[in-house]
Amino acid sequence: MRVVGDRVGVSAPALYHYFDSKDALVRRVVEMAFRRFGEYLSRAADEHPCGSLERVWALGRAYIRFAMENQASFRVLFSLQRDVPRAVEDLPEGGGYALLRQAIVDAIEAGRMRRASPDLLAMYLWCVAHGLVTISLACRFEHGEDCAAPELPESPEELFHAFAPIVNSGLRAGEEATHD
Amino acid sequence: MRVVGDRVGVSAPALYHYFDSKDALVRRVVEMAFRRFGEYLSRAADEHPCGSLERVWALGRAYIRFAMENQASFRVLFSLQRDVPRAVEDLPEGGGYALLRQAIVDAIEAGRMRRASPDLLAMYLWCVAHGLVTISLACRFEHGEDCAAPELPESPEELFHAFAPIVNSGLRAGEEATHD
DNA sequence: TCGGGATCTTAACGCTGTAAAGGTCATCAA
DNA sequence: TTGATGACCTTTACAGCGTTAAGATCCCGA
Repeated sequence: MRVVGDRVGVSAPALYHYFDSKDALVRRVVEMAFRRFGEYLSRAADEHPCGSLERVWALGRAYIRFAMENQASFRVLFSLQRDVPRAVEDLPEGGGYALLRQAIVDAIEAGRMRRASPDLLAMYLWCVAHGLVTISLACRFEHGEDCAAPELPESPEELFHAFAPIVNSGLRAGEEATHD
Repeated sequence: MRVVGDRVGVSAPALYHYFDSKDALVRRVVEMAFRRFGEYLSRAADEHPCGSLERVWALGRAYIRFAMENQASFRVLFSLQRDVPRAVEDLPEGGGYALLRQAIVDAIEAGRMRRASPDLLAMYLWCVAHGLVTISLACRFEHGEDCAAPELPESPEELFHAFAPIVNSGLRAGEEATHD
């Protein structure tokens, strides 16, 4: 708080005139970050027609781009350190979930995606993108000859792109249940 | 540190006889958690024959089960708060990556999985499982009538199981590149 | 019997977030 | 014009944190 106060030119206790606590201040910052996050997503979606698979992919790419370009924000947004998990509905912009879900609904209706539950598909895509990002932020990979995964692309964006064949097979395949 | 000291019956500064800093103590705890994590994975793998798709799935399930049964550990293991990302190779048990990769190599050789880069496939599966877990830990979903995603299973384990058709299509499909 | 290391203590330091008390100034009613 | 009010800021202080410093106790080998 003292540092924040310095940055804006007041003493630390003065900040308590505007925020109840440090937590409240952080929450405010997070809220602003979520709004920027939502803009990333909607701008990405707007560039592709409703019902297209490309629109869904663009959302994934935007998700990853936001996380990489706003790492500090992203860490706070989806921090695992919070006491109680955040309710998705309470997020500004619905956390982008509604946007993704609708893009999927449209793609299904357009026949570009398998007729599965939109929520299931949305959750699946969210998991792929979110996992990719959180792993990238939490772990470091040595790229080179003698390393764990030499063939992998270095950047999360490229890695996401490399997933495309695998993921698309899942999204477009028929409806047969192939487990067990 | 004072609380930890109380728990083990000494004063806080006494802990500094055994650990250089609080961070060093936490690192030690994390290391122990990773070892337990490795046990979860190898026990799961041992229950299924090499080369089977089931073995790969079992690793995913074990990943999720560990995260859910050891939430505090998992939060620390893959915390996004650390200054510098953790090198995967430095992890005890290689963070389980080597185990997953080998299971995939075997499955490919046995013809149960598409002939793609094992690292790519491993990374993909890791992302799905990790994303699923981190989202579950960070966000809360209201399940019921008027909610964001009413059709989704409640537990991460069930959700992972529900992903099976989608994921399997990607893992088993032919080698054609279907992007763009 | 003595010295030294292992193990512990208490006291204290500098850092946090935050409460309490009070100062200054613009605004507005009497 | 005056006095009150509220917005906005200050300094001071407190309890908590991780950590250091200094010293006490005890065990063990020479």
